[in-house]
Amino acid sequence: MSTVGRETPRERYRAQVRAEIKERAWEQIAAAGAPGLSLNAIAKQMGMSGPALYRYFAGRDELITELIRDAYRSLADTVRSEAASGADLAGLGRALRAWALQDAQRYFLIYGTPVPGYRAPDDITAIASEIMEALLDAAAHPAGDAAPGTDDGHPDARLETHLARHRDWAAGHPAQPAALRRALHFWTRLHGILSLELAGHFTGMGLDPAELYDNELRHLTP
Amino acid sequence: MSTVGRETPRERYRAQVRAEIKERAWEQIAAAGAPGLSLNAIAKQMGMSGPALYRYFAGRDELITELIRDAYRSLADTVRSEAASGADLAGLGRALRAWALQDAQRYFLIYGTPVPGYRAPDDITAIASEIMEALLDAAAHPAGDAAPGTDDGHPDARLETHLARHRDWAAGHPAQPAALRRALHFWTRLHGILSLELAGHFTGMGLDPAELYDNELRHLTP
DNA sequence: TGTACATCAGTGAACGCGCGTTCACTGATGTAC
DNA sequence: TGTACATCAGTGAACGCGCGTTCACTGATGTAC
Repeated sequence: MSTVGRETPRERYRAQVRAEIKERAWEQIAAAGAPGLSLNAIAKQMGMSGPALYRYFAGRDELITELIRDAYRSLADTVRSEAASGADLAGLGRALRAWALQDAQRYFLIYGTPVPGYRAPDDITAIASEIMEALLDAAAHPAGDAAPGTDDGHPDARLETHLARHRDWAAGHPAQPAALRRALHFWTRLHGILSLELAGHFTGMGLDPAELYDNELRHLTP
Repeated sequence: MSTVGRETPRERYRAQVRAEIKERAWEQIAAAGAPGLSLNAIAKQMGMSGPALYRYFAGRDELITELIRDAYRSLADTVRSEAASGADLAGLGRALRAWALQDAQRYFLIYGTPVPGYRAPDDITAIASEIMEALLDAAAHPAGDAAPGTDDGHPDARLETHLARHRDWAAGHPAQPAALRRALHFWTRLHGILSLELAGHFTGMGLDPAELYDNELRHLTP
């Protein structure tokens, strides 16, 4: 029976060191990308010997997985707290951008180039679903949508029909097809701009990514 | 004075070996991502010793840069030949998707997680401009656009004003603001979907990325 | 309060590995007379 | 057509490096009586 909340000094110390290891890891990732992360380098930076880190993490892979988990957790918390305070998609979008700009490599740890063999553990997939859910909440918020298939002329009609039939990913969320569409567009369109911006593809183009971003937000909240 | 086109057997052989090195490099990248690329491993795979590769490339960095250049070149050629044959944005979009699906890691070499220190040489930036130019050609193709700022109520008005004022990136291209907008939306929106799809973020969601993609294409060609 | 024991953080040496890269050399291919 | 020389692809040994990870050990911190 674990006495929750009652932390022994040793436990506190452990948690502290673990946290510092992760901090240094993030610094390294920011400096050289995820592939450049090295346990020995972290240890040296903290003034301890390499093997000491194995008291805190089973190995390099576990550390990286933990960082990915934290990144997802951080994004999910950001997006959920925004949705919980009644923000619409535009509000969520602004929160997302602020979060992404805080640390580009953290963003890319989630949405960047995938490592061919890697498969995220289930609990991380679950966090990804939390994010989707928060998006759906916000997308459904204005409510009063046109019923699916009614306005047959508009360009999204076909997509909404598709979404109405393939809504497994919405995990039972009672959103209207139009809300499903908005949530998806939020995700794909904002990611499109953000990832290009964070990777530096707009530099030297002389235009303002924020303007592009706001424009997409306007499209999502009519 | 170089006799262009007249290739000596030695030159032919050199070009052939260089090409095979790159092929093996692409295989390795497909298998383990760009960070896993190793000169020694390539050499071993080709049945030669490691140092032999230095006859063909100055080092690992030069090889990677060359691969990036080839990736850009390939994409630019794809997109230009499509534009040259009079395709509209939708046609370009389909060509882009086919190209991306051919080799996900090649796509990510251009649009994936950036390596913090890396700065692409100027000639690669120039190829990126070629791509943008082809996009603008196709975006301007239907012509007969509304004059900028006329239809003040539509959600893109503000963006088009911004683009009309910041069109350095269009490099003197005579496209209307609405065409600039379409070219940009093409780029950011399709990249959004493609990169998520190639990274596997749609797997398990039970929806068809192609449907999402087509929907965006429909938005771009009214 | 004091002693005996268990827990656990951290060390230092060591292992094996693969990496990029250099260097002096061999042997085959091409060139000039 | 034949010989002398230059070019150049590829080898094998070697260098130094940093990596992840293991292991037996030390010394400090906490626990039980």
